Amino acid sequence: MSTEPTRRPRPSTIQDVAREAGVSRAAVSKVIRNAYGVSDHMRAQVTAAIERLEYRPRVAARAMRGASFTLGFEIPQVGNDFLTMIVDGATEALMSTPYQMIIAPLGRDQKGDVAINSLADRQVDGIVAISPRVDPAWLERVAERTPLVMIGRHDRSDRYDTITGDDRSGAEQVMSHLLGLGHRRITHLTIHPSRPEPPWAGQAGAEPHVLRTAVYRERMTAAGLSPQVVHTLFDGSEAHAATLGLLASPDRPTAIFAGNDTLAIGVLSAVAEAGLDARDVSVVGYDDVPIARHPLVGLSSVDQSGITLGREAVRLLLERLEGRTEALRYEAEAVLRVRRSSGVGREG
Amino acid sequence: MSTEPTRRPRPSTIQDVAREAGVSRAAVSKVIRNAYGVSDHMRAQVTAAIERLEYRPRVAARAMRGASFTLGFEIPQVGNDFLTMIVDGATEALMSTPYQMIIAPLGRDQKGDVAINSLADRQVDGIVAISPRVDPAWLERVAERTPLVMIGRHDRSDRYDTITGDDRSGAEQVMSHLLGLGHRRITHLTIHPSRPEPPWAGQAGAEPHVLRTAVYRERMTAAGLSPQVVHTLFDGSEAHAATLGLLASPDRPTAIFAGNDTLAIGVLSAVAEAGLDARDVSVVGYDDVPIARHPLVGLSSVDQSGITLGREAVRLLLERLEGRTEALRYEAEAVLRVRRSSGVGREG
DNA sequence: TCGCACCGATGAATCCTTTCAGTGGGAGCA
DNA sequence: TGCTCCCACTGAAAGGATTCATCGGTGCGA
Repeated sequence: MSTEPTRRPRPSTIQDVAREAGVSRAAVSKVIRNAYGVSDHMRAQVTAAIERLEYRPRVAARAMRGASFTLGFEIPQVGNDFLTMIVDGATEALMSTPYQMIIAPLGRDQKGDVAINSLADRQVDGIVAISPRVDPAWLERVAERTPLVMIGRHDRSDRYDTITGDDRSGAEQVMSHLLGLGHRRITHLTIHPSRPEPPWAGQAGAEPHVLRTAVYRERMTAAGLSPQVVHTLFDGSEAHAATLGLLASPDRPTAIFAGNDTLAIGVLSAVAEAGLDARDVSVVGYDDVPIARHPLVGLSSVDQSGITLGREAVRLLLERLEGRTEALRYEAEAVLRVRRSSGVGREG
Repeated sequence: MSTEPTRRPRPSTIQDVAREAGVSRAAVSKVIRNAYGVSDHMRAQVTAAIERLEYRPRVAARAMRGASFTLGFEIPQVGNDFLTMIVDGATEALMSTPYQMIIAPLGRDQKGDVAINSLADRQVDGIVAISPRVDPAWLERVAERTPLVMIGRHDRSDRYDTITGDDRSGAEQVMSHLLGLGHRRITHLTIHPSRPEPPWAGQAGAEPHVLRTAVYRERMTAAGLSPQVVHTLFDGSEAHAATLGLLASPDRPTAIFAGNDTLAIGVLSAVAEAGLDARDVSVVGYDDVPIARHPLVGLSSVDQSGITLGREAVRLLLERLEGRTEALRYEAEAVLRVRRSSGVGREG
C-alpha cells in the first residue's frame, strides 16, 4: 500500500549525476556548460552518467545563479499573421543557438506591460516585445535589468534596441499608388489611437499606425483632397462593419487604405458582401501577410518582411548578451505589392 | 567614474521587503500567496512595502520550492489558425486564475518532445501539448512528473488527459456531403504519415489525420469507388503544387477533401490558378479556421470549436493541479459548415 | 488563578545549479 | 633535485522564495 497514490518520482539532479560519475557537482556543471578545464576522461564519465540518469538541468535553478538560456517574446495577438512571421524568423535564427524561445501571449484587454513583466519575472535572458503603446520610461527601466528589443517603435532610446519597418515610405507608396490610379475619395481605416493621448506620444515616438495615418493625411491634403479617417478595433470584424457603413453612403469611397492586413481582410469581406469588387473599390493593406497573395484574395499590401524583422530582433538580442551596450536601431525596407484588390483601374 | 558601465541594478527581493516592512521573510511570503495566518495590519504593512520597492517575486526562485504558476503550451506551428483558436480559448480560461501561459514554439524540423522537455525543464506546473506523433510511453513518463493534457490524440492513457474532436463524425459528414452532391471522383489530400510507421500507431492511437483518412477510405469503398489519397507536407504550398498536378490529369477529381484547412486553402489557390471554381471542383477542409468563412474564400469545413478545445484543456489541467488523479477524456462535437467551395451542385 | 488551545509570526532548512577560491599533483626548467 | 607554474578538480557559498517546526503571546474556560 502506497501512502501517496500520486507520488511523483523525483527527477535526477546534478548531485545524482556527480555521485553516479564519481566526481563533484562543479565538475558536472562544467561538462554541461562546456566550460574550460575538463579532461576527456571526466567528460566521458559524466556524459555517460547523464545519459543513464536521463538528467536534465533545471532551468529555474540555473536562472538563479547564471543564465536561463531563454529569450522571451511578448506578442499582443497570437493569431496575427504578421506577428507570426516575426516569430517564425526569430525561431529560425535561434535554431543554431543554445537559447530557447518562450512566447507570452496577451489576454484580451491586457496591456503589453503585463506580459513583459511576466517574462522578466521568469528571468529570461532577453526580451523581444511588440508593444507600441507602453510608456518608454517604463521600458527603459525594464531594459536596465534585461536586454530588450522593441519591434515597431519609432522612438529612440539609449537603453533598448528598436526594430521598425519604414512606415513612412510604405504609406507613401500606398498613397502614390492609389492617387496614381486616379482615386479621389480615399478613406483610411485604422485602429483606435491610444486614449487618452499619452504624454510621450510625440512625433518621434509615433507608433506605426499613427505614422501611416499621418502620411495619409499629408498626401491627401497635398493633393487637395479631404482626408477621411475611420477608427476601429484591431479585430477585423469591426472593420467589416465599418466598411459596410462606408459603402452605404452616397459618396462612398472608391479606395480604402487599411492600416494593416487584418483590417484589410475585413474590408474585402464587406466589399464582397456588398456585391462589389476591385472595379468599384480599391483596397490596400499593410504587412503583406501570407493570405494576401492567395488568388481568391489578391490583396495589395506593403511587405515589410516580418521574417527579417524577427531574425534581426534575435540578432540584436544575442549581440546584447555578448556584451554590446549601446542601443541600435534597425529599419526594414517597405515594398508595396500590387495585386488584384487595387488592380489597374477599371478594366476588370 | 563607474567601474561597470552596464551595472544592472539589483531588483528588490523578499528580504528587502521584509526589512522595509519590519517583518520576517516568511510573513511576506504568506501575504503574497494569500496564505492563512496574516493579520490585517501586517498585510497592510507588507503590501505598502511591496509597492514602495516595486517588488516582484522571482518565478525561478518560487519554482524551486513551490509552484511556478505557469502553464506551458507546446504548439507545432505558431501561425496555424486552428492552433491559434486553441490558444485563444486557453488564454481566456486563464484570465481569472493566477496562472500565466507560456508557449514553446517548435523550430522547423523539430519534434514535439523537444519543446515538451523544454517546458518541463522550466518547471511549469502543467503542460498542454499538441503532438500527435510522440511516443505515448514517453508521454506517460512526462506525465508522471508534470500534469499533462494532450490535444488531438485518440489514444487512451491512465496518466495524461486527452482532448479531441470527433474526427470520425466530422469525416463522415464530409463524405456524406460530397457523395450526396453526386461526386464520384473524390480525392483525399492529407499530410504525410509518420515514417517509419511507429510501433504504437494502432487503431486506438490513430492521430486525427489518420482517422479522417480511414473514414474517407471506408466511405469510398462502401460507395463502390476507388480511394485516391495524396500526401503532402503540412505547408499549404505543397498542397497547392499537388493540386495543380491533380487538376492537370485527364480524369481529374471533381471533389477534394483536404485533411485540414491549411491544405484546403492551398488547394483553393491551385483551383483558382487553374481557372476553375467550385462548379468544377468541390473543396472541403477541416478545422473551420476564421478565414474559411470569408466571402472571398467560402471554404466548407468541419468546425470542431478550437476555442472550446483550448478552454477545456485549461480546465482539465487546473483540475489536475487541484488534485484529480484519474485521467479524463474530452471530445468536442464536429459540425460541417457548408459554404461556397462545395456549394450545391453545378448551378453556380 | 491556572492551564490549555490557538493565533500570528519567526528562524532555519531546503530546492538545484553556478561560481569562486582553493588544493593537490604532475610537468617543465634550471 | 628543487622550484615554479599550470591544470584538473573540489568544497563551499550564493542566489530567492517556500515551508516546517517552533515560539511568544493572548483569550477563554474551568
